[in-house]
Amino acid sequence: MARILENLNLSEQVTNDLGRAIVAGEYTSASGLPTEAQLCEEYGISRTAVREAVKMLSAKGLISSRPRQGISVEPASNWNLYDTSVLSWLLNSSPSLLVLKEFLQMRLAIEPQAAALAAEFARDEDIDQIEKAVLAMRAAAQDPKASMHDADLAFHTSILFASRNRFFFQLRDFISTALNVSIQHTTPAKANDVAVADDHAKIYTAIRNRQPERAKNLMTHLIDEAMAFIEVEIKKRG
Amino acid sequence: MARILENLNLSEQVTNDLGRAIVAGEYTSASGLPTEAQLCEEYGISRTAVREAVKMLSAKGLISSRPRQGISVEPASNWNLYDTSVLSWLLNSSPSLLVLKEFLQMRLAIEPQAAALAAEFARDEDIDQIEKAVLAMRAAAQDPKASMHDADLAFHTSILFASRNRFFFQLRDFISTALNVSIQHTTPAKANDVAVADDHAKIYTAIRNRQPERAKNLMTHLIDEAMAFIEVEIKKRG
DNA sequence: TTTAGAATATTATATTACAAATTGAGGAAT
DNA sequence: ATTCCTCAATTTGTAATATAATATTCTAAA
Repeated sequence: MARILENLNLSEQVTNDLGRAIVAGEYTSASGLPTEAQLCEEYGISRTAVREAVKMLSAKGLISSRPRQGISVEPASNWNLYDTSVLSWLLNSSPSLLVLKEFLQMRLAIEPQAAALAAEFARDEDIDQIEKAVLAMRAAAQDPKASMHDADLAFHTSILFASRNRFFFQLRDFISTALNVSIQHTTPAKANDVAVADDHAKIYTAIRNRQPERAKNLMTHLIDEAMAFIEVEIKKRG
Repeated sequence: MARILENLNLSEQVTNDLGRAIVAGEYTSASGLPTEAQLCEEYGISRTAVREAVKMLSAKGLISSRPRQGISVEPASNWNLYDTSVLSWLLNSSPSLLVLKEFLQMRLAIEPQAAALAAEFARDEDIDQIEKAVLAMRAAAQDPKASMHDADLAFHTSILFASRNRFFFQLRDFISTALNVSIQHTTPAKANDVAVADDHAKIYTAIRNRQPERAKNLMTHLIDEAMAFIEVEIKKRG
C-alpha cells in the first residue's frame, strides 16, 4: 500500500500516500484515520515525520486533528481542489469522464475570459510567447517526434500569463495537471493536428490584433469541441 | 511583531504570522527566511512547532526548504492564491484597488458561467436555497438591523453550489474572502439596496425558469456594475 | 590551476518525555 | 434513581536532544 516516490523527503512521501488514500476513499469522514501512533508503526517512521505529513494535509483541507479526537477526514467539499497535489490525486483515483466534464466546464469559464483579457492587456513580449507556442504546435503537427502536448500546454499557459491577472495565471498548474489526464482519455487522431494548430493560431491572431471578443469566442469554440468529444464518450460508455 | 491568535495551536499561530509577513514582503525571495534555529529563538518555541509551520507554508506554496540552504521564499507566482489563508493575507496586506480589479475580472469569468450551469443543472432544492437568499436580501434592504452582506454572500454561494460542479463550488471561500474585503472599499449607499436586491432576484428568476443565457447575462451585468465602481475609484485615486 | 576531500552549517529524521485537552466511567450527593 | 463532580485514560500538542544527510566553502595536494 505504502508506495514510495523518489526525490521526496519522508514527510512528503507520507503526505502523498495518505492524500491519495483519502481521496480514493480508503479513509472516510466516518472511519477517520489511524492515530499518529498507529501511523508511525504502519510506516515504520517517527512521529515527527507523521506529524509533518498531517500538517501538510490539513493545510490542503483534507483532514483536521484535535486532541483526544484523533485525525478526521474533512468533507470533500472542503478539499482544496486548486492545490495541484489534491487535484492530481483526485484525477488519478477517479478519472471518470464526469470529473473531466466538470473540469471542462471550468475551463470554459476561465480560458475565454483569459483570452479576452490577454487581447486587452498583454504586453508585446507576452504575445511573442504565445506566438512561440503556436509555432511549436505547427512544428509538432508535422514532426511526429516533437511533442504536441507540450506545445499545447505552453499555449494555454502563455495566454493565462498574458491576461496579466495573477488569479488567472495561478490556474496554470490546475489546467496543466488536468490537461495531462484528459489527454489520456481523448487521444485525438494525429490527423487532426494541423487543424487543431490552426484553431490555436486563430486565437493568437485575435490577441495580437487586440480583438478581445473575437479571442474569447474562438477560445470558447476550441474548448467546446473538447467538451463535445467528452459528451459523446459519456453517452457511449454511460 | 509576533501577533498571537486565539483558538489556534502553536504551529498554526506561527504559520499565520510568517505567512502574513511573507505576503507583506517582510521576507523576500532574495533575503530568504531566518534559519529554523533563529525562528525558534525569535518565537521562543521548539523546533517541532517551527517545522510544522514551515511544512504548512510549503504546502501552500509560499516557501521551500532544503538542507544547508535554509528556508527560501518562493516567487509570488507559485503562491496558492486559492488557499483561503493565503488570499486573506494578500488582501489584508495590500488591499489595493488593483488587486480588487483582478479579483473582479476573475468573478466575471466564474459567476456568470456558474449561473448558466445552475440554470441548466440545479436541483429544485438548490433553487430553493437561492430563493431563500434573495428573500433575505429583500428583508435586509428594508430592515437596517438585518445583514445585507450575509445575504449577499449566501446568494453567490448558493449559485456556485447549484452549478453542481465541484470546481465552481470550491471557489465559495475564495469569493467570500475577497467579497469581505471589497465591501470595505465599495460601501455602497444603503439607498441602493432595494435596487441591488432586485438585480439579484432577476438572476434567481432566470435560473428558476431554466434560462442559462439570461442568467449568465444578468450575472455579468451585476458584477460589471461593481467593476465600473472600482474603475471610477481607481481613476479618482490613481 | 584544478580537483579531491575535509570542515561546516543547516535541514531531515528519530527518540523520548511531558503537557494539555477531551471523553467517559465511576462514585458521591441529592 | 438521577444528576453532578471528579478522576483516569487516551490522543494530540509541545519540547528537548541527538544523529544523519546534504550542500557549501575552504583547504591542500596534484
